[in-house]
Amino acid sequence: MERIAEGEYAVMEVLWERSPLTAAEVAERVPEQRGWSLATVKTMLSRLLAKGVLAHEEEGRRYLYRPAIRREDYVAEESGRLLDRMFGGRLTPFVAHLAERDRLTPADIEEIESLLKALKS
Amino acid sequence: MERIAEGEYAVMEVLWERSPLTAAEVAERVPEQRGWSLATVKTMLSRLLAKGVLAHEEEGRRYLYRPAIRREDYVAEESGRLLDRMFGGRLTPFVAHLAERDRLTPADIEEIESLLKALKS
DNA sequence: GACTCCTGACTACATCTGTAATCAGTCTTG
DNA sequence: CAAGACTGATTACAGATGTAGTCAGGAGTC
Repeated sequence: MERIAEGEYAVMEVLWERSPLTAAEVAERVPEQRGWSLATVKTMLSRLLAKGVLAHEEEGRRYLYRPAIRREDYVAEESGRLLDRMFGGRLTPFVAHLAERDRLTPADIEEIESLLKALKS
Repeated sequence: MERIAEGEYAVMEVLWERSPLTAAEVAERVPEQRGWSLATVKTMLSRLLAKGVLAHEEEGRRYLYRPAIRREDYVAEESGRLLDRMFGGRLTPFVAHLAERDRLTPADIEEIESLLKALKS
């Protein structure tokens, strides 16, 4: 699966949220902070099409875009990549790391414990 | 903190592992698979210096390079970024996700449970 | 039918990245 | 001291990325 750049990812998010959409509709939904022009969004869409991670169907003289890959799968790949790179692929050091950096509240801990308990049964 | 590119990261790893080192020593230690020439490593070192994530001291007519940021901090930033982007900053969905993708073995689960138990006390 | 609007296609351009080669100066070694 | 060996600095160049502008063709409007 082709790599998706940071900015392109924002476009994917829009389409994973809701699709199919026209280019103009995507542009409307891209987060404000990006401050992208319609032209920019169109460029992103073309590149994503070229990468094969978007598909399009013609509707009159324009396209309706939709994701060609599942968010789930993409996210799996990216998180795996990070885990491999920074934690030798092991989750435990990652959790330990987050805990140390105070990114884990007691509520989080409870929640994860329940999740793990469920996984065991 | 400036972003570190994928390839540059490989150089940082070498220096986090052991430092200070000369350019030639870094080149020797960069993983084989990269197949980088000494010239390439030197380019990386310059760029990392420019980004302020490496420091150097002169030793005779050459430099000894050492990290200017802690691995710990960089890793924290990158993992936080991924978590924010893909899981709304929440760890639980991330763990759930990994479990579903079979990246969590029973042994992992045990290990994390112990870790969490330790965190609570 | 002429004019305007919207759309994808194509082009533009600076920056970042991967991957070097070259160059000028300094050390070493005969 | 002359010849090499090494070093950082500078330059090169293609592909990816962020961020658009322009253009040709069809659709709708008067």
